[in-house]
Amino acid sequence: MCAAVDFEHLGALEQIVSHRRYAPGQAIFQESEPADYVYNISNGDVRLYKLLADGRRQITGFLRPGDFLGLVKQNAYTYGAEAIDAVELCCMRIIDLERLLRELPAVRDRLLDMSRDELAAAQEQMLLLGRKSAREKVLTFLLMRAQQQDDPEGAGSAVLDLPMSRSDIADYLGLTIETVSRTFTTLKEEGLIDLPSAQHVVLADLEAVEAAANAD
Amino acid sequence: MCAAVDFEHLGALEQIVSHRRYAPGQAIFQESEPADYVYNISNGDVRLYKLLADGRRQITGFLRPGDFLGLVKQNAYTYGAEAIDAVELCCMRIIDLERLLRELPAVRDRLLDMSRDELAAAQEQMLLLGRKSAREKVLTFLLMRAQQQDDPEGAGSAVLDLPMSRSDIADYLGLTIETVSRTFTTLKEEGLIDLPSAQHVVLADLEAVEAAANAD
DNA sequence: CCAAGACATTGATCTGTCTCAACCGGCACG
DNA sequence: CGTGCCGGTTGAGACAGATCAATGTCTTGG
Repeated sequence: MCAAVDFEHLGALEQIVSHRRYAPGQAIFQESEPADYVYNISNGDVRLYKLLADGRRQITGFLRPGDFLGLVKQNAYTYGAEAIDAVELCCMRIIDLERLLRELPAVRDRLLDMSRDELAAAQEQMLLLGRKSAREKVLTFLLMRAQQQDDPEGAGSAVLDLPMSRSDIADYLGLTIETVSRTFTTLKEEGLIDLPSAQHVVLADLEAVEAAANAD
Repeated sequence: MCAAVDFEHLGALEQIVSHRRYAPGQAIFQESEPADYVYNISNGDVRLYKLLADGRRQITGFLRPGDFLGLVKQNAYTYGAEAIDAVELCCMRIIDLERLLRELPAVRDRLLDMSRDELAAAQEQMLLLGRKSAREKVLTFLLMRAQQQDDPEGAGSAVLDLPMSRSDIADYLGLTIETVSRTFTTLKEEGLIDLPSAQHVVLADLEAVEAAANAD
């Protein structure tokens, strides 16, 4: 794996990367901890989050295989990271990464592009958090998932897997668990989605969901 | 100006940059418009924002002299930008910037660092939007401003200049104008701040404001 | 096979913020 | 020097979503 770093220089890479496994719920690193390593996800799902002093949590992103985490400018992580399910990472000392960057400028371009994508996603999420209703938040979330994880072939409908808990979804959307649950139920009653289990959502008519996400 | 790009290669720079002026409220570019130029602020304040179809607006950031805008991966801007007050920018074709980046790798490092900073700020803002109360949002906003624009010498107290309108502040914090205004009034009544005019805020006791921002 | 615990759903009520509306004060303009 | 306009403040009431509480469901382990 580690594919996202660079396809051509796997040899150089393997010298400096190692692999780690994490159990569901296990912390990968915490906010304000010294940042020695960067990680790339080989397998599993990860949540990034920030906390307030009294325990309120904001999840700033869900990561999937191929995504990077831990790349921060300062010498301390600016957010925490936890495994959602069973996770395998490959990791590398930041020092080694920086040496690699000096040798392989193409990798640096890749990182710059990736951080711009992340920034655009973060701005989209600010729009969601600041200005969308609970219903719009949930619908937007479902569509985002559909776009990422579905083979865009069949179109029309999508079956989603939600490895994260309702509590994670709530903390990602700036809502409470109860509101997320109620919104799911309402959408199901309206026929916009189906819920075969708590971790699975079926979007029967993607266009109808999109219309609902943008129009209300 | 254009100092943030690079101090040593001003000569090369001046070949490819030009300057523009904008009146208060004027659009610099709009979301989804083709992105030909990147800009660096020489003078004035700029707001970045995203819109929903029905006109709801989320301001994703306020920019000040020295800041960059318009650097996006795709060929279209992912947000809009408007002058808050009288603004002077220096701008450069993205194509020229990319050539410059190939010749001056140090500039690329600079850009990567800057986008990481922006990302950290965006995540902080997600925490604010998703999990803070109106009071906490306003206090956090005031402290942020104090950190940026004050000479960190005198400490203790700070006098802030707010060039943006209440409406801008509201759309930045995910609130309404009325709530922003009421919160300012309450903070004034409590003696935490003073409001000599709508555009000026005095934080008499910075530590007290910090305590209030984190503890409620 | 049953008990315990974690997670999700549902219900009843409360409240922070929004909405709608009036008012105020400064500035530009006739 | 009114008068209109725009931005800001203040007030009253409504409502989306939070909170508090109970119930349901699935999983794990004895």
